[in-house]
Amino acid sequence: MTAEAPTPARPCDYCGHSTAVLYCRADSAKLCFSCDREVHSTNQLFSKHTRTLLCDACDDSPATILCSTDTSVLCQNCDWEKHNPSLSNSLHQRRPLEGFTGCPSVSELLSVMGFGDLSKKSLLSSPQGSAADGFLGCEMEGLSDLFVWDAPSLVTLDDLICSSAASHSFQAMEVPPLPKNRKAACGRHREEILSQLRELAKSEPLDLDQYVQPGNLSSGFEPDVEFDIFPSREWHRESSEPMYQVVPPDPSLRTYTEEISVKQSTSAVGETQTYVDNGGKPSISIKSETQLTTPKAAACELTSQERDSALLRYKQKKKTRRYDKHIRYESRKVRAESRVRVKGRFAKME
DNA sequence: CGTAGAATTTGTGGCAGAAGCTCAT
DNA sequence: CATGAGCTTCTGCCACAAATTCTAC
Repeated sequence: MTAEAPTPARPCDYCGHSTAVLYCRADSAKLCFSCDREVHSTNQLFSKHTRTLLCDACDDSPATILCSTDTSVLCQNCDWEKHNPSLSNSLHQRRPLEGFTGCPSVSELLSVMGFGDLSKKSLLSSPQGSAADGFLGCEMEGLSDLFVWDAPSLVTLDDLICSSAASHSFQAMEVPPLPKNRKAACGRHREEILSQLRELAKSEPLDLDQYVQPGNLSSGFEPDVEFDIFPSREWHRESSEPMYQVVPPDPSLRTYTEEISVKQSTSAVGETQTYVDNGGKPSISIKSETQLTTPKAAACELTSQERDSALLRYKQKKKTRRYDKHIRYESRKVRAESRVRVKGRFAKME
């Protein structure tokens, strides 16, 4: 494919002539793989930027959801528009997507993009379409399944406590449990992704030993330094009640005990969160009312869905978290700056 | 149910003073 | 270890326009 497209549908913000397939939130930039590597290999700070695929629908926002029914990746807004409960599409199989950080090799990128069954070697040697065909067919099973994007089993305290639907108009939709076939992770632009990865592979020395080293790849799922999170069933096996456990790092919290009952009118599911010192391991437990009253199998299923939903909210919040001062109303700022003051305090106009 | 008006709440920046921290004695 | 000086960081205060909520029709 040597014919040069005049203007790509979504041009790379850096080079301008390649098709952007990634989005870097930190830079607010749409990038192709080549420029992504160039930009984010500059120094360690840049390499920490989390990059995600670009939304297939709006081409303008980072994708957070993969719809395997449509084979497309969508940002939060587009996902809501396409899959909100009032539409028949709401039954589509979807799962959360996560970005990656660092400067992964082509082999690692292949794994991240869901081409885990493609080696870099085969990518280089295969004709243009075959790799994609292999991907589409999903013929190979086994190891590759280990290297697709996966959902981390963690939630954070603030997510679970303050993510009520009342605080914002957006309510995270239910995301069904991870499907068996999780290879399709790159949406509708897989051909372009493969093409760019192929070009990238040409400029990268072939190192078969390096092929698929998930441990080297930072996909944003590393244990969060802010929280130690343990799989709930490991801790509460004796009770066999589905729970999430979040262990806050602050020792001062360890004496703190509270019980919060959260009623969500939209979901009609009541949750009880309990912060207790659990045998030296302070933890937060969340129980659903339905889980307490329904058979265990059904409770497990519900928990899985809620877990994914909480997980999605957590990821979104983590990505959009801002530590700098945020001015909500510029007009008020302008007004405050021009206001009469006495020793720093606002004074009356007269 | 929709609209208009009233009532209430929110958010804004610079300063002073309190609180916390480091270091020398 | 206790104390004090010097420095840094945090917090509350102020007026009022804008935003939000409530109420009456």
